[in-house]
Amino acid sequence: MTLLRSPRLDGSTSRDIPDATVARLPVYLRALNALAEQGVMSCASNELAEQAGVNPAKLRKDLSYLGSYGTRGVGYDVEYLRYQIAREMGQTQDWDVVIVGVGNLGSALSAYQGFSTRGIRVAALVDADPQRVGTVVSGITVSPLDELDEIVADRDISIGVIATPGTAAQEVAERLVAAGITSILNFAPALVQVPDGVDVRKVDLSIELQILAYHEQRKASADKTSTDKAATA
Amino acid sequence: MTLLRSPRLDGSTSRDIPDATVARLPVYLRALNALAEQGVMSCASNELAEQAGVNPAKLRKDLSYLGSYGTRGVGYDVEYLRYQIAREMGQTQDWDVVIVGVGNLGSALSAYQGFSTRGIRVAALVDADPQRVGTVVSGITVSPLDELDEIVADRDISIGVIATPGTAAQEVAERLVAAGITSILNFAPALVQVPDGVDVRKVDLSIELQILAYHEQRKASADKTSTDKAATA
DNA sequence: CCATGTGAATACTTTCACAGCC
DNA sequence: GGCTGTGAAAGTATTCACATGG
Repeated sequence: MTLLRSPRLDGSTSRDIPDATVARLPVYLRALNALAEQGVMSCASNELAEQAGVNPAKLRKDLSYLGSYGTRGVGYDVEYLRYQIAREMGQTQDWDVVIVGVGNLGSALSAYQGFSTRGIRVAALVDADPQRVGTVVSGITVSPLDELDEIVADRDISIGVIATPGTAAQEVAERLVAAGITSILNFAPALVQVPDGVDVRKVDLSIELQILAYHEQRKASADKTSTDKAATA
Repeated sequence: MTLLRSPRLDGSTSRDIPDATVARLPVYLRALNALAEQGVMSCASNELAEQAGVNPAKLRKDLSYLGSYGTRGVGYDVEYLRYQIAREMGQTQDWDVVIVGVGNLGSALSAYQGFSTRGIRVAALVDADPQRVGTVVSGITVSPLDELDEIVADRDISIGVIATPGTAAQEVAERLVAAGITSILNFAPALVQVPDGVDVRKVDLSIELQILAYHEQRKASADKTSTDKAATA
């Protein structure tokens, strides 16, 4: 009954894990780490789901894409499940990333405490500005953009972070791809075009606030129009 | 023909515009601004969709939730559409935000150039650390956490940003809510619990990288014929 | 004609509810 | 009994394809 849709015939277990699930696995990992720190050895889907802020059924469905790592009638072994998710996420190895753009945001990212415990290591900082090249940020000497190829090749880096102004984003993306990067996290307020096979994720700080502003506006206008209406929301 | 105007006619609190659409409207706004800067007065859904990096049908469907702002056989007037989306998003007014936590990330956010042009204004910075209080960051004097209530009330702020360590996030969220904040953007690597009626969005820098690492791992194991990575169970 | 706006079709996600196993 | 794992149902989102109207 095991369905195989993926064209990968390499023998590796390449179950198709839905994107929505992949995006939540790190949340479960964090929740499991929190439980482990509290000394909890085992937990039910309800508890873990609460820690993670999701519906228990969703949690179980998500975990079912990885395999059957729980025990019916009991729950999940915290450490065992933590390991299984970490393995599935590729966290049994460390991933080196290069950050391009060492302005305020790039500096903040390079100092971010949350990476190291999650298999992410900031391996290099790069900037186009000669003034910044050579300075030391979070213990790393900033390299010139021209050295990107060497850095990526030498350190076997496959993930790049764009923390430049929007205007530079596309060119930086192209240089990253040319250097061999195949995954990009883009913080610049601009779309970047990349060839097939390169993954891009985008984080846009002002878009997040704009979405909140939209909801604020709706709350405000709802208060105005319905002063006494408290029906099914 | 009768298009929905801004006040909801049927009791209001229900979802008019799908979340997925709301999340894309700021992207369309940015694309429209780019076109306007290039002097383009009018555009078809294809062109705008390309600028925005989405499928044209999706763009048209999204816009259809706002009303009929295009002209069949012609396209959209750039300036008119820009205004309509901005209005729907609440960008006809400026939204003041308070940032709590003036570490690397909070400082980077307060210096972020992209906010001002999108109706977002960093109105206040707050920190619990007495060493930071009184310092000036991006032209704003950092206030103590105790003054949050006054600041929020005085400046009529409804959006708060949490840029503290994860351990402080829940307490800060509670203080924000107590001060009257009804929308929170949480950058801390922790879940925060808030009462109903308060919106929280979460941006987790390391989760984004973990998702990319997952895809990298899959790419690597798909190429297993040539390369052999360690840590295969 | 032409591109919008939109029902209908498809794909994806979440939730329910219960069979199966401890 | 209790909780996992999972089909099936319900709910969203995306895409198609074409009628509609400038």
